[in-house]
This record gives sequence, C-alpha cells and structure tokens, in this order.
Amino acid sequence: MSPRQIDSSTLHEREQTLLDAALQLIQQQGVEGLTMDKLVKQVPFSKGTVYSHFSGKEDLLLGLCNRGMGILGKLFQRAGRFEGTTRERIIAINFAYLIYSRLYPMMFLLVISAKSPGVTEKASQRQRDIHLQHEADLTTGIISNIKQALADGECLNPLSLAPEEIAFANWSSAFGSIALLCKDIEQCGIRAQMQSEQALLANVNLMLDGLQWRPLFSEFDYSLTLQRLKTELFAAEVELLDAQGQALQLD
Amino acid sequence: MSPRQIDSSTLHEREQTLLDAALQLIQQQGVEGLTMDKLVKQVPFSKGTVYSHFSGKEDLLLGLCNRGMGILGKLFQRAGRFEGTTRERIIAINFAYLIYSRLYPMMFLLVISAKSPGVTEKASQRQRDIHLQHEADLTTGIISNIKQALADGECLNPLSLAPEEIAFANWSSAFGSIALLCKDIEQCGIRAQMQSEQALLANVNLMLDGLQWRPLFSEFDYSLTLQRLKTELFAAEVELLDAQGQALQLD
DNA sequence: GTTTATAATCGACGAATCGTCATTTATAAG
DNA sequence: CTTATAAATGACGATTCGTCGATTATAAAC
Repeated sequence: MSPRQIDSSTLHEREQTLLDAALQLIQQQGVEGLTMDKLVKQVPFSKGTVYSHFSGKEDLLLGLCNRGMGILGKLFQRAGRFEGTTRERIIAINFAYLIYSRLYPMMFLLVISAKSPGVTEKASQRQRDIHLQHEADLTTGIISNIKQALADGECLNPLSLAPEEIAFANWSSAFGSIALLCKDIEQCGIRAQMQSEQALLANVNLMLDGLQWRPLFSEFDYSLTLQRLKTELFAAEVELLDAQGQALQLD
Repeated sequence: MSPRQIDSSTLHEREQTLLDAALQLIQQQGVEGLTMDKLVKQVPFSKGTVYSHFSGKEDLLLGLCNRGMGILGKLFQRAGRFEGTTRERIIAINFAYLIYSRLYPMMFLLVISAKSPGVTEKASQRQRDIHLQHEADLTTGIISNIKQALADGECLNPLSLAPEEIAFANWSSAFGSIALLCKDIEQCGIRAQMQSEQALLANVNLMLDGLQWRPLFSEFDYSLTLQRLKTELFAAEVELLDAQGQALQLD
C-alpha cells in the first residue's frame, strides 16, 4: 500500500524546466510579464504541481536569481585563477561581474528585486537559504584575495579597513556602477555619455588606488590586463557578447 | 455653455493627497501592498479621478520617487554650501545622501524599482520628464564642485577622468553602498558586520583618495567634518533620526 | 488479480486587482 | 431656464493569485 514516489532527479529536471520557462517569459515580457497562469500554460504541468515546486512568483524569482548566482560564482572562480598580481585578480573578478551583467542582465536585475522586501518575505526558506549560501561563496573568493594582498603588503590599506570592509567597498562600487549603467534600466541622466564598461573599471581602479593597492594605476598598464582578460580568460564569453551585438567598449 | 474648470492649485493639492495616501499604504504594507483599489478607498475621490491624475500604479510610484528627489535636491543644495574644502563639500553631499536614505528609505528604494523596466515603461511621459529633470538638478551641483576642485588643482585626477565620470564614480559608489546596506533590504551576507554609515563614508573616502583629492584621508581629520555636519548643517535631520531610534553610527 | 492506501497531479474556484468607459453630475455661458 | 461639456463616478470584464477538494496512478498487501 505505497504510492509512486517521485524520482528526485526528475524533480530537479522539472524545476529547471520551470526556471527556463520563467526566464523566457521574463525576457519576452519583462518581470511584470511573468505570471503564474502564463507559466502554467507554457509548461506540461498543472498549476498545483507548479506550486509544489515554488511557493509563488517571488519564490520563482529568487530561484532564478540563485541560478544566476551559481553561474556568477563559476565566473568568479575562473577570475580568481588569473595569473598576475593580486590587483589584477581583483580586476579580473570585477571584469567577470561585468561580463555576467551583460550576458544575463535580467539575472543581474533580479538580484535587486529579489532583495526588495516584497520578494524576500514571500520566498520560501529553502530559496532564501540557497541565496545566502551563494552570497557567501561569492565573497569568500574576493576576501581571500584581499587577505593575501594585505599580507603581501601589496595593498597598503591607508584607511585600515578590515578585509570584509574592503570587499564591501569593491562590491558596492561595482554593483552601483553596473546597476546605474544596466542597459535594461531606463536612461539615467548622469550616465548619458558614459562608456559603460570603461566606467566600471575606472571606478574600481579609483577605489584600488585609494587603497594604495600596488601597482597603482599610474605604475602599470592595466589595459594589457584587460586585453588578456578579453582574449584569454573570458574569450568565449566576450565572443558571445560580440555575437549578440553587445560588444564591450573598453579601449 | 461652459462647464466648471478645475482650479490648477486644487489639482496639485489632490495630487499631494494621493501621494500621501500611497506613501502611507507603502509604509504599512510594502510596495506590493500598494493597490489602486486600496488607494481609492483611502481617498475621497473615485477610481476614475485617481486615474486622471496617475496613469496607473507605476506612474504613482514614479511620482512618489520624484517627490523624494525634490527633497534630496534641497539637501544637496544645503550640502553644497558647506564651508570648507571642496573635498569636504563632496563628503557633505554624500552625507546628505546618507541622511536621505535613512529618513526616507522607501523613497530611496523607489529609485531602484522606479528604474526597473516594468515601472518606467508604464509610467506617463510627464513623470518621466520630471524624473529626468530631477536627475539633472541633482548632478549639476556635484559636477560644479568637481570642476572647481579640478580647476583649483585640489583634485589631481590621476586617471584623467572627465568631471561627469568623476560624478558618476561618486554616485555609483554611494548608491551601491546605500542600496546594499539599506535597512529595508533583506540581510545581505557581505554586509553582516558592517557599520553602515561608516562604510559609506569609508567607500567615498577611498574613491576620493584614488582621485588624489586633497587633503587626503591621511592628511586631514575628516571626523571633524562629520562632527560639523552632524551638529551644524544637518543637526535637525540627525536629531530626527535619533528620535526615530535610527541614530547614525559614525564614530 | 484484486484491493487499498496515499503520493502526485489536476484544474475549477473565490478573492483581489487592474484599467476602462458608459453614465451621471455639476457649472458657466447664452 | 436651457444647454454644452468638463469632471467625477463606479460597475464591469479581464487577469491574476493561491487554494483545495477531486481525481489519478502506483506499489505493497493479500
């Protein structure tokens, strides 16, 4: 007297199907265009089944956001392996963030909406836990780089900030730059004439110079670093962007 | 054979009534809790009349956001009159931004959601124009400060950025810091142990040091500047925050 | 093979929201 | 007093959301 038990792998498979369909709807009609009713129509399951996977629209959004953070984490890992100075590696990580925001602008924006009270409150504990885990993963890579630079004396850190505070400074600068420059966000006065990609990297370099992170911008040709990032470490992604007509403007 | 014509001042008055009611609803129930139906019930006008003022929920949100930007503009103006070095004035402006984000967290968050595609697309041209105007107003003050500092040789600008690019660097750093630290946004891993107000100002100082904006952080006691800002220029606002149990943590 | 317990799925439903638009009301000129 | 029409009204159809009782499928028990 035992009913069928659902295979855990098909469960995961369906979850991916749902996320795919949701992403497609969002890309076609914007975040507002994502509707549980529409999603159900796009998918070979009934509404009840969909709701057994995600507790609602918000939970779905956070799930989508989490999937994106997984992708970002892999990009960060690759950036962390960049051969060069610690400062170059930090730049590589920021470059990875930039690439990500261009390849998956929707996902990047979801980080914002996913953090707004309306969404987080309604999301399931499960997705919230996953989200926190992803955040931790993303920061540890950066922080270990920072600690090494502090230990090696490459980052003089004149404000005597803790490694976590430096990580936060970097993160918020990059986040702010990308958010304000995001192509999917309406034109914003202050960024009108901005060459988006240059701007992000300029802001990061300002902060790194402020930290006295050697070699300073004036002491090293970081455009070579960018060249290597574009043509080596992230060649595939940069090509993908080119193919999408989203070529980066870095020179 | 002419019907009554509505007084333009009562028109404006009603608009304020609507914005007030909307803000109240948002503060009570979050952005999601704002509903046109609820709003109509809170207000002595019918649904049709409400819709003659705002084309929909998104238009209303942008209207609310714009009102906030007007307030922020006044704070910026006051900060721009701070007596001190150009760097101190820039810090004052960032301090004003911080104050604003604490006094009106909802408004600050609205800048984010107001820029998301779903909202901007649906908002009326009128509110969008107002929004752009406010943005321009906010930046001109900063940029004039920057230009003066460049002319006076106080900001050495080693990356040779244009004044607009410097303004953007400042804006995005401040925006990112406040957004990631916003008390109304769910706990964010990376900012866990962060003393929020200190963090924003540390980030700004990092950027200003990167710009070689004299006097550098190490050459001047900027905690005195903060003291003056707290007790003189923005005494009233700081007191208000204290009274709300939101005391700033700056020392 | 039949029965049976129950996990899994389904989709109709009520409540709530959105924006519209035909109707009603109010008023100033003729 | 009539009348043209700006202003205001709120009922309505269309969507959306999330729930929950009904239905289906399946694996063990007999």
